Amino acid sequence: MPIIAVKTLERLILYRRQLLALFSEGKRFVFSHDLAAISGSTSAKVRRDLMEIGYSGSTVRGYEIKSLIRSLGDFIDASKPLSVILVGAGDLGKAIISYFLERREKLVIAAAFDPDAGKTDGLIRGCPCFHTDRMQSFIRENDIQVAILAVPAGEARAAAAALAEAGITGILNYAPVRLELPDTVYVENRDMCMALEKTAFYARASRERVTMREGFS
Amino acid sequence: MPIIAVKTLERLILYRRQLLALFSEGKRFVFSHDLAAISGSTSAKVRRDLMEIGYSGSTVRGYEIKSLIRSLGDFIDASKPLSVILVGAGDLGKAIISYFLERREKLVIAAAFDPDAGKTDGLIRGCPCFHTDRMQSFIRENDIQVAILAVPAGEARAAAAALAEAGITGILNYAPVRLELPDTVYVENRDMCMALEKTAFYARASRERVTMREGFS
DNA sequence: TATTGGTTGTGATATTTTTCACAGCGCTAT
DNA sequence: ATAGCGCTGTGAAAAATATCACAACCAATA
Repeated sequence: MPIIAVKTLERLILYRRQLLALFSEGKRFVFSHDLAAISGSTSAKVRRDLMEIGYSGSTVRGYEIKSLIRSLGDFIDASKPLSVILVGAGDLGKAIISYFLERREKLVIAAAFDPDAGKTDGLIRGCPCFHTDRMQSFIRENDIQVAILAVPAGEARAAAAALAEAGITGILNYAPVRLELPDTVYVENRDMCMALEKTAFYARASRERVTMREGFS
Repeated sequence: MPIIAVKTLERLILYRRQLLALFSEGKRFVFSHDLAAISGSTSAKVRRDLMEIGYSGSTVRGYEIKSLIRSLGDFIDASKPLSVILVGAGDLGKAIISYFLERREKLVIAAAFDPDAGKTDGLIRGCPCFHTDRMQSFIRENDIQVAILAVPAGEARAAAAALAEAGITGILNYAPVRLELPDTVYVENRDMCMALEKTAFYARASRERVTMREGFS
């Protein structure tokens, strides 16, 4: 497994998305500055990032989109498609399922789990949903590595502990709770509250900047 | 408006949440290393971060939680409670509404907007929901600065443009689309797909690390 | 064939962020 | 008193990340 900066990885993922869009528009080659522009990056960063994964372009035509997408995939994805599970089938859980059903990535939601008996053992938005009791055995039987945690804050810690115990190595956590898990488990926190507070902060900063600018003119 | 590193701001927001939890448990003082432990940070970072906002603790008792929460609030929040709007009332929109109804922050979702006539002009999870046609006038009349964008990918760009035109200065974007807007608008992207790919990548790295370790033993 | 123009890949440099490490402080205990 | 302890605040060093800037390249054109 290569060592890579977190920020670089995020950008690589983004580049791939933008490249897929370009490719479906019929584009075949792209220059670093174009890719930078549509990804909110800079050309130097793009070139460095691609250097990290050992990809080379041509000085004349730039990067060949198709092969670059492949190289990015080789780097980012596992060799086999990856099954993930979803824990929590409330509004957010449903949103996540719908979101990933549309997409044809190498990532598939294999099943959802929810403690609410009313929802269980059925299909939610086309995804099989079981009672939480079955979660650990499902993980073990299907060798699941990654889980999306979309349960209420109060249930998050217990659910995460169960996931870790069953052998999960990555959790995408939407609950506004800090999970304390052994460092064999990678946790990515996506807290809406934090995101909104951050946005509000910068919105304020942005407005003040504009106001100030007007003051000078 | 103070200049502050993005990462520092994120940590400050996190500290506040953890401090609120500690306070409600009855704790009154906290040391930098305790706050670090529950926030996934380090004591040196905590001290630096609090230095940034000019907060001082005592060498003997540490930081007084109550006053620190207040200082953090003064720094992070606007002086008045902030109204935000939600664009898109699908599964994700509903999840966001429920999520923020529970919370008693200085951030309130004033209204939701959706182009689907069937859902509109009613209450969704207790939040008033109107037709998208009314969005721009609502923003102007209520001086809304911040919007949460939770529409399908195909609609995101148009919606964002409308928001920017109406004077929004901050967008929390859940659509998997790069928004191109004037730099007077701050955009915070929260792309689920990217988050999941990232988690999967590190889950794989984590598993390989463990496997390797076992190989040595 | 020579020149031009626009790009890549990458050393070198600059900037940002984190960590180290310790002086100085105030309480406690002797 | 005063010695000792464990903390904070912060200069200074280190590490991580981003930017600069340019040699090398190659197609197109003269």
